[in-house]
Amino acid sequence: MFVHLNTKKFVQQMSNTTLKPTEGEMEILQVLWEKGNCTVREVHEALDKKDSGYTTTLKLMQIMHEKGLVDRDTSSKTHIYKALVNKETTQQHLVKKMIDNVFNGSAARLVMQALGNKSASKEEIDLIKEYLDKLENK
Amino acid sequence: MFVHLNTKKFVQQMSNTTLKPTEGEMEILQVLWEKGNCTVREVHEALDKKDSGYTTTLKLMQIMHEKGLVDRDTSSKTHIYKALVNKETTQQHLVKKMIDNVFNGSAARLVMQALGNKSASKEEIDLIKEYLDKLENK
DNA sequence: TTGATTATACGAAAATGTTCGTACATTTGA
DNA sequence: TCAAATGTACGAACATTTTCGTATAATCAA
Repeated sequence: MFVHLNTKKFVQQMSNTTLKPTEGEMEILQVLWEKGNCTVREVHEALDKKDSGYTTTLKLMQIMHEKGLVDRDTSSKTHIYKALVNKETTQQHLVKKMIDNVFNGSAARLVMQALGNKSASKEEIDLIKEYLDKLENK
Repeated sequence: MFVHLNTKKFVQQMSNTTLKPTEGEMEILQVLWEKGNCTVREVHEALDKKDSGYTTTLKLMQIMHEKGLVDRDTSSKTHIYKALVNKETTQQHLVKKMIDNVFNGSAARLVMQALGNKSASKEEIDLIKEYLDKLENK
């Protein structure tokens, strides 16, 4: 049973597709994480993409369903989608990837780059300090 | 002069290609940033990719040259490559992109995700605190 | 009821990235 | 000297992602 799937190729593909959403897929996931259940139209409008059409978003979400990134309720004509992958797990995986691929394995360098150059506001920096203190007291 | 290049398409392409290197290109850039000037072979061996051949690395670096990501000295048979794009600028751009695309615009969330889940060591956390203090005293 | 609107499904093209085979030139060493 | 090794150039195949056109079904409103 399932023996034909138990290959290196398959394993690699699964980790790629479920753990590493594409850029377009991430945009959609963000909407779904934020809003919960959505129709395709809701997602499409939330994205506010003037450059691409409705069917593009639809197709993307259909592919995400094939990949197991989202679930959908097809009991009524207008399908309702929701994210199947966990937000934190997904983010964690992408961050880890970036640390390796862009910052040579150093989380600290990534953090400093994120904090520098006015990417982070005063409030955010305070948030981080708070977080660091919590980390320290463990 | 150059009028034929002054299009939306071109502008978009330039910012994409020079500011957003692909995954494979990033691996090569990391080697070049670290080692300075390199031959294709040096890069290829530094990458230690058992899964792809020498000509793949070569081709990739040739494409990077076309895109303006690297410069090269072709005065001798064995060409010498060096990074043309700035390390910090490139990292900054990719981080910004990830903050938008994965963390809904919040740098703080990215930072916490990077620091959590044992991606960061004790030493790194200390480094970051130091950095935050410096930021604060500005 | 019936035409306009709103959905999904799906194939196919376009764009991009990665990989390799092969041709050909230069260098090297026995 | 000349064969092996090493290098570049380049086209082509493949894989993946994004985009859209079109067919078709369901819903809605006048």
